[in-house]
Amino acid sequence: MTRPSEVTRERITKAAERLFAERGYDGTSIRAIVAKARVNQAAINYHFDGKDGLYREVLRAAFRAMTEDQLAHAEEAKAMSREDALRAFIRRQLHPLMGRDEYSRYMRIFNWEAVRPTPVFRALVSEEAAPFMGLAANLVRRFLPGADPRTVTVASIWLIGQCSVFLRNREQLAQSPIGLVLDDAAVEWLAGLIGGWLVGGLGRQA
Amino acid sequence: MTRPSEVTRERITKAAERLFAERGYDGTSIRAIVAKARVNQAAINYHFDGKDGLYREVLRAAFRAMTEDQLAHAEEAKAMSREDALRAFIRRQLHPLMGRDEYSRYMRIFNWEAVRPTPVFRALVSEEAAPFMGLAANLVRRFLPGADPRTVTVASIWLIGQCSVFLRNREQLAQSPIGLVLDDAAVEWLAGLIGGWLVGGLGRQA
DNA sequence: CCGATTTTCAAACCTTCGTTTGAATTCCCA
DNA sequence: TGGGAATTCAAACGAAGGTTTGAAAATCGG
Repeated sequence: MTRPSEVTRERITKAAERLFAERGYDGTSIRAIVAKARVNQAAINYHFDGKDGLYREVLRAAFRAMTEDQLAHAEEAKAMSREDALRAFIRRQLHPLMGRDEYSRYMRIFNWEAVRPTPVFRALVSEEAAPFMGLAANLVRRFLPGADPRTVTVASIWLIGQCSVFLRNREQLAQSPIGLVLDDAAVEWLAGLIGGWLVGGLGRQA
Repeated sequence: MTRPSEVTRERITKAAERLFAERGYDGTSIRAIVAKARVNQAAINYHFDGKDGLYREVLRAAFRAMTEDQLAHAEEAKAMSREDALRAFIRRQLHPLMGRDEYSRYMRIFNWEAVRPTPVFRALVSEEAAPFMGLAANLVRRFLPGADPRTVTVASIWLIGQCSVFLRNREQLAQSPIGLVLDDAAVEWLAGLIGGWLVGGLGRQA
């Protein structure tokens, strides 16, 4: 692996990540990225095979960062009770709320995709979402044994959605009217709250 | 007022409203609008003084449609108890949830603006939001007499935000996992729910 | 029905976009 | 250290964007 070219790649992805988060895919030009990264314009085509390829790389990194924590603890969950596993899932799902602003950028990118998904995003999700969705589905099945696949899918999406409300609107919630700043303790409290509701709701349906 | 030219203007605004809602401001081209409206390309510059002017007109119509109902009932509210006035405010705020899909388009446009506000939107809000915000502020002051202006502003935004969650995510909420279809009765029920929370919350602070 | 005004139209203009090109430079291992 | 591969670079290309233009057509009051 050649060193200097890795530097170029990294400078491009860092600059692109920031600009895509701020202005969205269409609002970000190749020329703006290379100016911020202080790199030649053709470098994006050389290293990433075009703007789409670069965006795909940024999306992939964001997606991985948001799911790797869950996937890493998949085995532990099996040994826990379904209630504890669910609460642990929720807590990890809310984990990006604490700490680095790297996650804020990722959430902004996903917010852009929520308004109007790009083809790149659709393709990536259909490839990479499977293992993560499988995790949620396994959890759901412990509460709804014997449920048909369609019900499991729906319940999994619903489960993930419970947390994404807080993830998606983190910036707005933290601002003036609400001022919901979530430190470690607050996230723990929030996770307990949501976890309780979900255990109650899913338990009742079983 | 000349008739035929009004037809042209209306065809343009109708087509533009749909395209802006679907693809956002940047994603919508002049050429796409005139093709959908079956109108000459220069007509947009002639009638609206450019793309910005057209977008401004569409935004203004959307803004008016979403606030006119509240403003029309401003006088009635003064004769009601603060609790009833608050509940009526909430109910009217949720009103777009029922009925015409014209409102869905308006909400989609506002969703685009929520991710990254355009200069046109910022300017329009600073001009047209004042009377509507004043309405909410009056309501808040009945619960928080003697509160400083800043607190009133914050509380007003918070009050409006309680409803916008349901308005903004209407389409997603109606879809598969949640299936929250809000007919007249459901909106009435939801308004009572939110109204109760707010009366409780604000009442306690007074 | 005339003549001034308003409105439409096709074409071109200029800018910005993503991508391509081919030469120049740097890198790295044999 | 020399030579082939990898990487950088400035320039240009073609497509698509918003706007402008000036003439043709339609409109409408008198």
